[in-house]
Amino acid sequence: MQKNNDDMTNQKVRVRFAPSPTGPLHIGGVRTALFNYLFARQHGGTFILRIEDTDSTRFVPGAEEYINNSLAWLGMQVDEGGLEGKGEYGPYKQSERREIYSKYAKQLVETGWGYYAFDTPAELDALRAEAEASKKAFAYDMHSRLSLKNSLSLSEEEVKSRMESGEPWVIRFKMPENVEVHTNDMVRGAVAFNTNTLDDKVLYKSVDQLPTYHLANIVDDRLMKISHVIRGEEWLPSVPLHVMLYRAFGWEDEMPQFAHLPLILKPTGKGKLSKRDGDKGGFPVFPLDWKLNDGNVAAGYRESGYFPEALVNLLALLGWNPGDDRELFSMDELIEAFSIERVNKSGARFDPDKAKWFNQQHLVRKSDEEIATLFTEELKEKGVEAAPEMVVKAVGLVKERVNFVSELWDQVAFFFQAPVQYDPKVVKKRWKESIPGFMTELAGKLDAMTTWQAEDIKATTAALIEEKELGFGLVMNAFRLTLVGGGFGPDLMTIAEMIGKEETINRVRTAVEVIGA
RNA sequence: GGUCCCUUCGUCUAACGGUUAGGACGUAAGAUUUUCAUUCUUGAAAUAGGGGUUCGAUUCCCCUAGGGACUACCA
Repeated sequence: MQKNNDDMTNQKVRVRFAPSPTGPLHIGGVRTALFNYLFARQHGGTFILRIEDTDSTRFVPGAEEYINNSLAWLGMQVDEGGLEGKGEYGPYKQSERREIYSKYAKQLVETGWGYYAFDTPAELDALRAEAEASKKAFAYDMHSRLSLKNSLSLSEEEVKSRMESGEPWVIRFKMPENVEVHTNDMVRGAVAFNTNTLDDKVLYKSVDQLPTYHLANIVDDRLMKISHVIRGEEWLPSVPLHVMLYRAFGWEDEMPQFAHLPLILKPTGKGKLSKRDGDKGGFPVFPLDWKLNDGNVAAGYRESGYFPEALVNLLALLGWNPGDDRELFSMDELIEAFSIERVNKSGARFDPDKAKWFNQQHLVRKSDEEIATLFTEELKEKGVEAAPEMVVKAVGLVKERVNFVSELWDQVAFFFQAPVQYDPKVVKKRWKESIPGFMTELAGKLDAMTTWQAEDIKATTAALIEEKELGFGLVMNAFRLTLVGGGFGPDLMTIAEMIGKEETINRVRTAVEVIGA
């Protein structure tokens, strides 16, 4: 009884993330990796990275490194596979497993589940075009295969001679007729297909001696003892083929469990998020920057200022929720809270605004020291010298008002350098007639102070305001303008205290000079 | 076109068949503040439509509509 539960708890969990190195991974792929990772960690299982490079024509240099770097940046440690290829079920790169696939592909032909086909791509294209012209769809399937060039329709001698002459061939799967395929998807429940609507997929091609995705996928999942296949919904239509393949090999009883994740959709418009959506929407779709051939760079989350934990957090909540109101999670908390049963079925539209909010939340939760360390690097780039304590304190005062570390400078620049200009709007609004004279006098009063605490500065300022019978708000805003250069920032008296007496007085006098009457 | 999947505020989502349908992002208003921001309070905002089943459907079933994925010698 409860076979499934036993499978879940007793069977060793081994999951794989199996991207194709055809370019940078996008966040849909990253989320698939994340869900696999969370599932593996939660069950004390193994997280495997397998590179599916069975299409020799689509190989992109650097893509594999990119995948590795992305996972590393996000904090997903690969247990088997990856660049080092560690693990006992290797190689973990499909292009290095040629002989294995060849053997299994031929086995399928021998057992009658597959056949050799000689139709050229050009011929098939022509058939498709022809069918389209008469508003039909061409399929290489149980209805058409006997009229095409393959080992089912051709004589044994002909097949032999074609192969011996070096003519390229492929092995196709011989999809059986009228078989009901039932699967029980972990996120979708029961899903059924009939093989009558399926075609004879190419499984292996002689030209590059490589399998196509379907064969490689089944063979490797079997050989690598994969327990659960967690992948995007775009693979759902392939499930019946895959099930039949397991059946053909006699592995169906130990077939992995499937879980098809909902797609991540474009923020606006229709369809699933694609690699080009980032440029239009002004948000990254890649974890890391990726250099394009034309010299441009596709923006990455890292370079755009996102924390890896923020990306992980927001991706986890796209298609999954903990069942309560919690939204902020660390990776460890996600591992604890995650469950595949709570993964949604419907696609989730990506929301760039909420992405920023996640980053802001994680930023606020970091210590002032940690943010200061990150910010100090930026200060160095700007050539700004600043006392470490000053940076920590300044950052602590403003961190709640930014989404990214990169936005910090605009909020704290005045702590480190005098205003280079005064916001005209604020000047117009706050720099009234009575101000220049008052400020000059205030500078004198401040100069005469023997202490320099915020409260003392405030007392001195307030006393003069009272004496001159001016408005507190009026003066404070003008005072702020002299120190900050604009109408923003944290408590003014704290700013004055932090930049010091001499600097404060200088800024007041400079402002009077520059802005004048 | 065919196959399959999906459908709760604009968006992400919650809700043993019984709730004034909740939260978050965004948005609007107000309060506070020496400014901006923060913060706080409040508001607007959803069960696609139609049939069933049921004492009672957001929830279960069917149909319709809409959306999506797939339909390569790509993954």
